[in-house]
Amino acid sequence: MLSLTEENYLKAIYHLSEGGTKSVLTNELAEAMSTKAASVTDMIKKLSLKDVISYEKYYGVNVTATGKTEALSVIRKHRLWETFLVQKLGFTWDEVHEVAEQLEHIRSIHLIDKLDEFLGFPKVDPHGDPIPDGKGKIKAQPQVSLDQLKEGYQGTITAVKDSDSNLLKYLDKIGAKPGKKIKVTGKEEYDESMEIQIDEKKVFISKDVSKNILVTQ
Amino acid sequence: MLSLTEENYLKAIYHLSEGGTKSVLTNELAEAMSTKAASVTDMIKKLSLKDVISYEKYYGVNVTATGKTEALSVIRKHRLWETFLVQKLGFTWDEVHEVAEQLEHIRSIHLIDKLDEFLGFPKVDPHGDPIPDGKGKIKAQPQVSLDQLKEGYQGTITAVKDSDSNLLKYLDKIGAKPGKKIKVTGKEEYDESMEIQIDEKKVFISKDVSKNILVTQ
DNA sequence: ATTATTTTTTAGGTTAGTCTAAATTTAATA
DNA sequence: TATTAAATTTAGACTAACCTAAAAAATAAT
Repeated sequence: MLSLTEENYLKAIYHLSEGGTKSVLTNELAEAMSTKAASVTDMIKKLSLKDVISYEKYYGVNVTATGKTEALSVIRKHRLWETFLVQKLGFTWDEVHEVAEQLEHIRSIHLIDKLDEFLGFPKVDPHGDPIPDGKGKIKAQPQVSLDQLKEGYQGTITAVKDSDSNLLKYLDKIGAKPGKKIKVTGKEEYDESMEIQIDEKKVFISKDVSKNILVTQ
Repeated sequence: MLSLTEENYLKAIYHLSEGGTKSVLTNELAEAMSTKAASVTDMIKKLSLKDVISYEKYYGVNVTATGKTEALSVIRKHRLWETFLVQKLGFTWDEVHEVAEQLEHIRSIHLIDKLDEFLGFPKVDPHGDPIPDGKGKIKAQPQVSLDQLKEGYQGTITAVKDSDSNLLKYLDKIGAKPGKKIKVTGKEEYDESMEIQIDEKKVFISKDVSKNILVTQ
């Protein structure tokens, strides 16, 4: 069984590996965990002994099948709790993350299944990210980042990549919530900024912002 | 700020001291925490440095005013979560304790206040124990243990002292839930067992059981 | 009141997770 | 290709929370 800290490392590795598709380097993991490379080396040795990652010295780590299941279980809990906080307790979109980081480590399958039921078996969390089911399966949603959309095209916001609180507040202000339709009404090729339309309102956003918004078409 | 372990020690001390009214000895605390006396000595030194308990070598510990506030804050969280688990997620009475032991350590005042509101500001938890308010005040309920009731007298169950799962299951089976009225229909003085009536049903219980049931008259 | 027993504390050691500083390996550059 | 730079690992040390075994203090018993 994984400790709280091990769970956090594994989750970070899973995310950095983009769902287990690429390997993760020591330094990027250290950065993500706000810790030092030496500490990361210690930890990945432990995780590798527990067979949730595979590790080749100097060449980074990869998530194993077991590790992927474990990571998705933590992610499932995180996203169900976020949904609970927003839907039932009236948290705003940008307040949930920190608390969900703690709640995701509560150990009880019974609890999480009951919570799932209480929430009506939601498919996505308040950020629009898909919630894995009890067996670790995710309903795949083909999605692209907004900056890839051409002028005139539209999509529905499904998620926001970055969980930076300032970005979330900004998006909230311009009405860019998951579920909302976005239309690209103009595009400047030289800096890749764009004008978008949400509801009836038109807003100008830079590529820094648009690349963090995910949409389905 | 207290660590998770420190919070657990403090809570145990608070309970063993019966709300801060008597001092707690090293060995009883070791017993309660399922640990060794030496470990307890280490910990009470730490807690005493943090001013949540006062400690005199060889003569046990006492909860300070600060410590009482801290302990009540943890107890508030525990009891609100237990209420949530039973009322909203449909946990049975005897399933809640273990999970609430984990949930009580989640750090967020915002969360616990919102939860309180969501539950409709309950005054007691599913075991009938009073829930402290945000300032650590408890609405005092004068209560006695059932074994002190004389034949012919009756009371309303408010709480169960022991949280032993087998006891809780047994009480559930005979219908002895908080809120239920109990009448003492017979009493054997030599072993202090008694016959009680819950609803229309009569049951025989030993002193071991009756001393764990708290009632208000 | 001296001895025996129980309780508590001290001393020294372990593991998890972290750190700094030094050593090693890989990658980049001249 | 030899050298420099960057990334990674090792070595050794720290704190929190635990342990066992031995020492010390308080309590009980003769």
